Amino acid sequence: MSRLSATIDDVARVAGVHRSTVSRALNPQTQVKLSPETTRRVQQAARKLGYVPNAVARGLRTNESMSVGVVIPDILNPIFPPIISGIDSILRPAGYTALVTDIQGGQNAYEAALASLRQRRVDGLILATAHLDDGESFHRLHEQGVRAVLVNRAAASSPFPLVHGDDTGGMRAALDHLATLGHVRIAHLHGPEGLSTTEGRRAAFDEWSRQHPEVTVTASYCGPLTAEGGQEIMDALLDASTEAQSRPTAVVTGNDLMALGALRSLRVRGLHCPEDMSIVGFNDMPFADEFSPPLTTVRVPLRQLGVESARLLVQQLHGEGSGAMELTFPVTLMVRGSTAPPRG
Amino acid sequence: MSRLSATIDDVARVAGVHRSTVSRALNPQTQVKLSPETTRRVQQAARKLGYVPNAVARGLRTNESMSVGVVIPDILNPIFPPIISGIDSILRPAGYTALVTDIQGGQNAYEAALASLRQRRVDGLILATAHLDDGESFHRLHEQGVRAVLVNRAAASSPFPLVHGDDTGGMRAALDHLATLGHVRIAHLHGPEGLSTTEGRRAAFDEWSRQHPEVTVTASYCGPLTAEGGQEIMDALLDASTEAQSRPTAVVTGNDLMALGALRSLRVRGLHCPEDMSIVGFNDMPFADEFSPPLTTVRVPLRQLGVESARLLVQQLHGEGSGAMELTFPVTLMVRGSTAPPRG
DNA sequence: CTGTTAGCGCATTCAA
DNA sequence: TTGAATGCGCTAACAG
Repeated sequence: MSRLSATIDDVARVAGVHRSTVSRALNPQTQVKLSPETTRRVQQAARKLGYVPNAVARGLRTNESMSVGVVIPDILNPIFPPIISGIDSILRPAGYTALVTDIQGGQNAYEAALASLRQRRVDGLILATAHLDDGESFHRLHEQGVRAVLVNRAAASSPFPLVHGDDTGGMRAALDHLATLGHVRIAHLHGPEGLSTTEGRRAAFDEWSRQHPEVTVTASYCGPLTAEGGQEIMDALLDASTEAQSRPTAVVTGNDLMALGALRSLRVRGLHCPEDMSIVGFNDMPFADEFSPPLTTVRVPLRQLGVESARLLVQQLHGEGSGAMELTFPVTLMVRGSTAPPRG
Repeated sequence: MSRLSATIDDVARVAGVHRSTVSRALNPQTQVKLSPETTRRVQQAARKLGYVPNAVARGLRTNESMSVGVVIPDILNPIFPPIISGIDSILRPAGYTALVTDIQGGQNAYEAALASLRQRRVDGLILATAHLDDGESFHRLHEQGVRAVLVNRAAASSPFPLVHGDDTGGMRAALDHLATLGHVRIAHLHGPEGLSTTEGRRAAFDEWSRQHPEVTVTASYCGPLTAEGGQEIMDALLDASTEAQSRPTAVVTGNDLMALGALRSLRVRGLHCPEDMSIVGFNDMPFADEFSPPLTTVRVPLRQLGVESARLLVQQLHGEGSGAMELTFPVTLMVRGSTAPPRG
């Protein structure tokens, strides 16, 4: 930033003390060991020179960068700002800077992001990426001494703490709601296979349907977790069942963006939600209640997910290590305008 | 991250060369000066040891952190993810890491964020914060050799490049649209005073109204740039004009979140948009077209703002310095469902 | 309570 | 083409 900023030696010279004394005077931890008079003189000199401690040099010496890598799959997905905000609200007061890394493009970008963060010697990692197949890589990271927390995702057997919403309970609540309304043909429009959220929600869907033989699970479609993906697979679903008789009357989508796309698909075809099709989303992303119609969806406490994941990581970094564990937050079905009894 | 990672000396030992040779072999710039055989041996040793270069140590030596501070007022405002995404798409390929800092709480947090970023020795700054009164502080930063770009904001006299949308043109387009529809009583629900976007848009509003004496500008309300703020000041506006006769029939809001709040205010009172009140937002934030009704708003090319600001900063960092300059992007009025001719 | 000494890991200048 | 020496700015032993 400024090439010409004063160093600790400059301050020492002005204050007439040794650099180590300056270091002590400027560090709250060690400050107590100095005479108040010296402390005062040093701080005055520092202010006079506009001294800004060099965190890079300190990091090299202490082997702590006081930074944390936060890896997310897509910053344009509105569920992440609340999560990031929650993370930041814990990290910042604890003295850590979050290095938020959006990996947009998938696995390659993920590897690159990890490499970049390791070069920067982040003290820990908060991973919100959802690829299920990196369970093995987690163990490798763990063996290398990496501190990490996984958020908004599950994992087969994770050596790191897990923080996520109760996907199973959420899916059950959604399906119970639809069944109570009288729906007997329900589809699940889920996200890409291999994502932990996809698999977890789909497993819950399958389990529920086994327990409710009176309800026909007509189909399960798969697409990207975006509005475009949701629109495409709702199109496909509508195309597949030409006779309205056999068509599902309700769907649960993999997330709210997909639900949004499904709404668009209906609109384009002149169909109406909830009259022609009930839709339940997942997450309760910001503004889901402003859609037309307001989206019935499973609310996940996103900000809280962020807060707790950061808290767990800071604990690890402080050596109050909580190793493998799972923190599951209850979710709430928000019943709004996109669900209603089936027509007829 | 991993406490026990190999150093350049470890690699040197395994490869049977000196550390400086390792440094050269691993740096594309200096690699040419080595024999291919040596380069190969070093790289092989590095791979074998799982060597990860230490960016902290390099930063101390080179006085470059290869990081850039990105300061934003509120990550929960949906206009920022696209901007951040645009920034990242330039910074990352150029080798820089974005340190995104959300200052939520205003001026104190802003100062703290700047201090933190300076300690980390970021190479440059992208500022999306909008306080108008820090024009002076910009000059101070500039004199200290700080490299920076201001995005999504104007400034009285900035020593740094400015990248923003054409607020004046956007406001004019919005008002022309409303006038064409037949509105003759229009209000501007703007954001907090002292924000550059507030002042710019308000000035354009005032100028337009001077040129259109046939249109009554009944009032100008001020509140925070949030949905809650928008709802409050729409409430106030409706309370103030009890007789529907004198009430404005259309409003332009400071941003889309305020427009959203205004919509809620109407809904709570049993009024309808656009029948009882036309609303024009500003920015075209993600999902503004999904509101009920879909929001007529001024589209600002948010992602592009991010891209260009990052490009300008990287130029500065490469010494291809473009100093003070202003990059104004054209905006587009997106006419959707929230505007219509006034009733009667 | 304060000074001395040492070295974190790397890039770079100067020799050879 | 490679090796040797130096120091970026800081904190942490260890003395005194």
